[in-house]
Amino acid sequence: MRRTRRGTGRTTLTDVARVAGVAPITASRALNSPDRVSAETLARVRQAVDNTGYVPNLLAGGLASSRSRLGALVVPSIASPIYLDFVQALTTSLNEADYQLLLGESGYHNARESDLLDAIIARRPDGIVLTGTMHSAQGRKRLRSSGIPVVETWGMTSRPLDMLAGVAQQEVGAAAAAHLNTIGRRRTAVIAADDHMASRRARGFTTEVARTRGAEPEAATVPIVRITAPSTLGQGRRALSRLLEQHEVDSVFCTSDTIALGVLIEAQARGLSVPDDLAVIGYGDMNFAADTPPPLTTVRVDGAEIGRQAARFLLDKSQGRRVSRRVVDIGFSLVVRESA
Amino acid sequence: MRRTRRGTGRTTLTDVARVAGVAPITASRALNSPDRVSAETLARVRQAVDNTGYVPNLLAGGLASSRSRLGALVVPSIASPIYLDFVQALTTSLNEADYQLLLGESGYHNARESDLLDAIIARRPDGIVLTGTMHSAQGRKRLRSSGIPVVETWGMTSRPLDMLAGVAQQEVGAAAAAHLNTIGRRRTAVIAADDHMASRRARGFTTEVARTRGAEPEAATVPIVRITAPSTLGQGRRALSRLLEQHEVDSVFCTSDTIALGVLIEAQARGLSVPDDLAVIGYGDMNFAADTPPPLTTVRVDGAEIGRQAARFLLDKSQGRRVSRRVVDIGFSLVVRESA
DNA sequence: TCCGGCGATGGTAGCGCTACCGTTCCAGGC
DNA sequence: GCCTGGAACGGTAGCGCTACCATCGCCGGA
Repeated sequence: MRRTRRGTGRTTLTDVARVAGVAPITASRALNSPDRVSAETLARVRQAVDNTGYVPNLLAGGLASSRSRLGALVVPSIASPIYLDFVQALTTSLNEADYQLLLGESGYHNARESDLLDAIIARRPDGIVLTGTMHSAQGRKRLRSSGIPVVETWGMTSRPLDMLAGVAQQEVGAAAAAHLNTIGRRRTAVIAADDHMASRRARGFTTEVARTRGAEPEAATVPIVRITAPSTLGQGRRALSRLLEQHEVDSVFCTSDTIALGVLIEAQARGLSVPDDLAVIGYGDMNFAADTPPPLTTVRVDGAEIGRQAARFLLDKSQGRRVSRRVVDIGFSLVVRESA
Repeated sequence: MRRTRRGTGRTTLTDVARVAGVAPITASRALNSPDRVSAETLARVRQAVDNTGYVPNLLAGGLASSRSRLGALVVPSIASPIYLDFVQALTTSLNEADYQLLLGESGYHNARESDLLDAIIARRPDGIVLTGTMHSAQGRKRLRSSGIPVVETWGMTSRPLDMLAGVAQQEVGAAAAAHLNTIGRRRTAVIAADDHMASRRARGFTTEVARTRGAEPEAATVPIVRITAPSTLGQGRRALSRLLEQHEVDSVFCTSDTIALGVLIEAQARGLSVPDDLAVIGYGDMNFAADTPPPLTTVRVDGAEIGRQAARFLLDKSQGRRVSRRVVDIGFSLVVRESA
C-alpha cells in the first residue's frame, strides 16, 4: 500500500472528524461557528480535538477562506519607546479577536520599504497598520492595488490612504507654544528629533510662536536644535548645552520626554533652576514623566487608544462591518506639572 | 460560461506563467531557485512578474511546502525597553533571510500562555523564539509535540527545550556583588523587579554576598526591596526611599538601569552623594547609562547579539542545516563608570 | 395528506502553490 | 550508431481547509 507522498503526519481536521464520527465540514463548523451545529455534535468534536491534540492549520484555512486572521504592523523602528504602548494595545486587541500580529520594520529612512511591503502582502494579512503615513508613491500604489485594508496611525493627513487613527502633530506643538506664552515665556526654543512626526510637532510649535508674536518681530525666530533619532537622554543633555552656547532662552519644547529628561538633568548639572530659569515641556507623558525632578510638564497622547482604534478599524473592515468614520483624531492633553 | 466559484481575482503564479509562456511549475522554480532555470526563462518570468504586478501567496506556498518562512516571537511584555534591541535584531536578521516575524505577548503572569502557543502553532511557523524559558509543563509539552524548533533566550537553563541563547542571570548578579565587594562596600542591598529573570539576577547577587561574607555573619543578610514590573524611574525612586527608611546601606544593585536611574535621582534629591554615600549598579547598559549624573556603572548584555543568535538558530534549523552547539552563552561585561 | 420551510449535516470542488516523478533534448563517450 | 547522463521543463496530485450547493428529517399549516 502506497503512503501519501507528502504531508506532515500531524493530525488534521479530517482525523478529528473521523474520531468524532462526523464529516470534515461539520468538524470545521463546530470549531468556527459553534452555534451552527447541535450541542451534541459540538461536544463530540471538542472531545475529539482534546483527544487528538489537534491544532488547526491556519495556512490552509486562510488559503481556503481568503481570510488569514493576520494583522500586519509596520513600524519605523521597534527600538523606540514611544510606540511601546501602542504596539502592546494593538497586539492585545488583535489577540482577543483571535488575530495575530506580523511585525515589520521599515527603518526611518525608507529604502527597503517597498520590499517589506511585498513581503507583508505575500502573507495576505486582513489589514495593514502603518506607523506614520505612507509617503512613497510606489508604496501607496502597492498598497492600494493589494486591496488590503490599511490603517495609518499617529499622524493626521489630509488625504489618508484608507483609515486613519492619530493626532494632529502640529497642534501638539502649537499647544506647547501657547502654554509657554501663557506663563509668560518669550525667549523660547525647540529641541527636535529628525523623524517625520517630531518635525511636524516642531513646526507646529514654531508656527504658533510666530503667530502670537506678530507684533514683536525681533523675537520671532525660534532657535531649533536638531538631533538624530533615536532620542536619548544624552542627546537631550548635549542639545541643551549646544542651545545655551548660542542663545539666551527661558524655555524649551522637546519633541520627546526622553529628550526633556536629558534637558532637566543637564539644567540641574549647570545649576539652572527649572522652571524659574528654564521652563521645559516634553511630549509623550512617558512612565517617568511624573517622577522627574521636577515633575515634567508634557503633552499626553494615548498611544494605547491609537492601537485599540487601529485594531477596531482592522477587525471591522476585515469582518465586513461597515466603517462609518474612517478618520479618527485621538486628541491629546497638556499635562501641566512643575517643569513649565 | 461559469466563473470560478471563488478566488480573489488577484494574479496568480499561473497567470504569470501564461504571460511568460511557461508552465506554472517553471515559473515557481524561476522565483524560488533561479539557478535551476535557463537565463532566458528567468528573464521572461521576471518580466512577466513586473508586468502583472504579481505578489506570491505565501499561505499557499507554505501549505504546499510545509515551510512558512515565518518566525514567531513570544515576549512577556512588549512595553519593556529591555528587549527592544533584541527584538529589533531578531526582526532584522529574519527579514534579511526573507522571513517574517509573528509577535505574541504572553503577559508576565502566564495564564493565557497556552492559548497563545496554540494560536502561534496554528500558523505553522518554522521556529518559535521564547523570551525567557518556558515553564509550564503544559506549554513545554505543546511545544514539543508541535515539532517546531524552539529557541529559548536570555536566561540559561540546565535543561533547555531545544536551542538556547542567553546569559547566566545569576552570574550577572554575582559579578555586581563581587565588584561592590572589591570597592569595599559591605552594607549592600538589592532593588529587584518581580519578574523571573530579575529575580535570578537578584538571587545571584545575594548568594555571592553571602559567600564572600562567610566570616562576617552579622552582615550576611542583604535587604531586598521588591517592585512590581514594569520597572520605572518612579519605582526606583520610591524603592530607594523605602530602603533608606529601614536600613543603612552604602551600595545598591538594581535589576535594571531604569530603576538605577530613579535611584540616582532620588539620591540626589536627598543630598546623598553617589558613589561616596551610595554606590549604584544597574543592569542593561541602556542608551542613557553613560549620561546619567554620575555615569552609571552597569552590567552590559548584548541583547542584539542574542537576537541575531536566535535568528541564526531558527534559520539553520529551518533550512535543514546542522546545529552543532545548541546552547550559547552570550556572556556579559561589567561596565565600570562612576556610580560604583 | 401534502407541502414549504428550516435546522443539521454532508459531498464536491477548489484556494494557489510545490513535491514528485516524468519527458524531452542534446552533448559526449565508446 | 547507440547509449548514458544531465539540464531544462512539464503533468499530476496533493497540502488542509472551507465555500457552495445539496440532502435529509422533522414540524406546522392548509
